[in-house]
This record gives sequence, structure tokens and C-alpha cells, in this order.
Amino acid sequence: MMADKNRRDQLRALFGTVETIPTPEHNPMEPDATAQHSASVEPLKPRAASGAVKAMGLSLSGISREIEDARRLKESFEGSERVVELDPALVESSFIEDRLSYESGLDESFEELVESIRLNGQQVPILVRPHPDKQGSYQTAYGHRRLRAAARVGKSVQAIVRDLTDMQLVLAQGKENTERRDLSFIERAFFARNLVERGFERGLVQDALSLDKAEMSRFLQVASAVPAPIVRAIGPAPKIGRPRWVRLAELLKSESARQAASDEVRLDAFKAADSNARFNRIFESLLKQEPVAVPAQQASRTLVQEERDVKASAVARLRADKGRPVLTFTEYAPSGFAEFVASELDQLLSRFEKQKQS
DNA sequence: ATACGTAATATCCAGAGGAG
DNA sequence: CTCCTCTGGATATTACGTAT
Repeated sequence: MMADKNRRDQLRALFGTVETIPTPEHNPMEPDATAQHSASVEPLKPRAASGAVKAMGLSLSGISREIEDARRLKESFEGSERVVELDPALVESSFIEDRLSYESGLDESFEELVESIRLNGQQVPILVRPHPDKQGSYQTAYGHRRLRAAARVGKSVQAIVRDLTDMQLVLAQGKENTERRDLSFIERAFFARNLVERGFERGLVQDALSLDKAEMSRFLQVASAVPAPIVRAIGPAPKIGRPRWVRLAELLKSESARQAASDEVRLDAFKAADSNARFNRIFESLLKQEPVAVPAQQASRTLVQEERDVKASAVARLRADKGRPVLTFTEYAPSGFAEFVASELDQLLSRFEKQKQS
């Protein structure tokens, strides 16, 4: 209780200005933002007329998002800091990885960002701090994409420099990511896990990412159950949400499934697919093979011996309810299996008695 | 192109379970 | 016992495909 209040006060001290800003989405644009808007859009029009209409729409949404960001940033840093230009080579990324790596060609919106910066310049500064170890270098709190895009274009990057502690850095990073809502489930999960592994208090991470404690718990479970190499191979998978990642995590608890997944990752067809499709390839191949690969008998036997480990493929789960054991059949149980078990109970019982004697 | 129904997701809540 | 984590599940929202 006390700790909670302290944390909140701490957060307010760090981000008071940011937190009190009304939600950007529903506010009418301010005059200067609007001016910026039309100025940025103008040069695009001829391109759009000659090119794809869809691309135009995407660029526009990207730009308007940038403008919202700009306005928010401007308000929060009003008067206190200046925007400076930095050589992208001097700026390292945060010590906490948030986004999954981008492979070339996979991230269309990044290409749009590059294009936008090439044409209109960088609309929104990034937030950095002086590098704690390297004199003259910087570390990003957020704006990794803009940084990389500026580097690609070969321009200097507009940045706000602020002295930030480690904690302030990750909180700023987390808040930014959360507000933009452009991190996928798995990215947020790994971000949370990275923070926790770094020794940040769980409650603090929850606040920074606006996470429920229940979500926090599931984030960490998924992040530790799915091997990092597989996640990296899949990528951010923006359309895959919690339920399917949780299921995948369960499936991957068996050694054979993990092997199958890393085999799948090497296929050319896998590499050619986009991130969402990659997830689905692994997910569906595991779903398909799992109930077959692990015969029902074996599954339930393992279930009893190492209940925790094999939930993935188990046809049933054993748990205690008010001191009494309860056996629940899962979706992996073939239809009619529960009835079959019920009808065989007598035989099972006698086998059990026999085993007990010997 | 629009409207509708379905599937998937995000978010939240209540309570179980386990550690200290 | 309290505190923290975990699980199950309900609900609202969003995305998507299909029929009109």
C-alpha cells in the first residue's frame, strides 16, 4: 500500500507533465500542428496521384501519427529542453531491447518512415540521454525507428537530450511504446521480461507498460516459455494476440515440439512468409502433429508424473479442488475419450491396486 | 460498397495457490 | 496470517470474411 503510493509519486515526479496531457487521439489539432500537417502532405500529392492510392493512405496515417507525437512531445518538453541535431552514429539504442529485430523488407511501415523523412525531414525528435559510459555518445529512450531511418537517409537526427537514470529511461521507453500501441503482444512480453530480468520491480514495470498484474504474469510466462530464437525467427507478428501465443507456449513445452519448431524455421517457405504467417506455420504444424505424436496413454501417464512439464500436449489435467483431485479433459482429448475413460474406471482401479501391492 | 455475423483480441475481475 | 503470483473466465472491442 505504502509502496504503491511511493511508486505512484515517483512516477508522477518523473512524468507528471506527460501524464496530465489529455489523450492525443481525440483532441482537435492545434493551429501550428495543422500548418505542419499541410506542409508535410503537400509534396506527397503528386506522387500519390501517379502511384498507389493505398500507399498514400498509409503515408498519411503515418504522418498524422507523427504530428500527434510532435504535439505531445512539444507540450511535455515545452521550454525545458531544446531539440539538437546529432550524428546517428553517436546514438546507441537503449540497453533494453523492445522491438524485435527488423529484417529487410519485412517492415513496410519502416520503409514509409524512411521515405517520409527523406521527403519531409524528421518531424518528431527522439529522446536520448548522454551515454553513461562513452563520452560524447548517447542512448535512446525512444525513437529507435526514427533514428534508424535518419541514419538510412544519411541525415542527422533531431533529438532531445535529457539526463535520465536507468529507471527513467526504461519508464520513458515503456510509456512511449504503450501510448503508441504499436508493439505487438510478443514484443511487449519480451520487453516486460527484459525489464524484470534487469531487476526492475514488477509493479514498476506494470505501471510503465500499463499492465494488469494478471497480464504481467502471462507476459512473463509466454516470454520465458517460447525460446527466444523462435520468437526472433517469427518476428513481431502484430496480428497474433495473447491467446494464441499462450497456446503456442504450451505446445512448445515438449522437447519434440521445440525441435519441430526449429526445423520449421529453417524452411525457405517459412522465411518467405510474413511475420504473422510465420507464426501460423509453426502454430498449425504443432497443433496438427501434437495429439498424434503423443499418444493419449503416454500423455496422461506423463501428466501424473510430471504434471507441470507436459501440460502442452496433455489430454487431461489433474488439479486439486478443495483438497479433492479433479481431472479435466482438454481439447487434445479425442471426442469420446472422456466417456471411454469413465467406462474403463473399474479396470484402471484394479490395475492401480495391483501396482500398489507389488 | 455496405451490413451482418463470426472469430480473435484486449482488458479487467475474482479468486486459487504458494511463499514467507 | 499477508503478500504476491497465477489461472480462469466474462465482457467489450476490433478485424475479417461473406452475402446482399
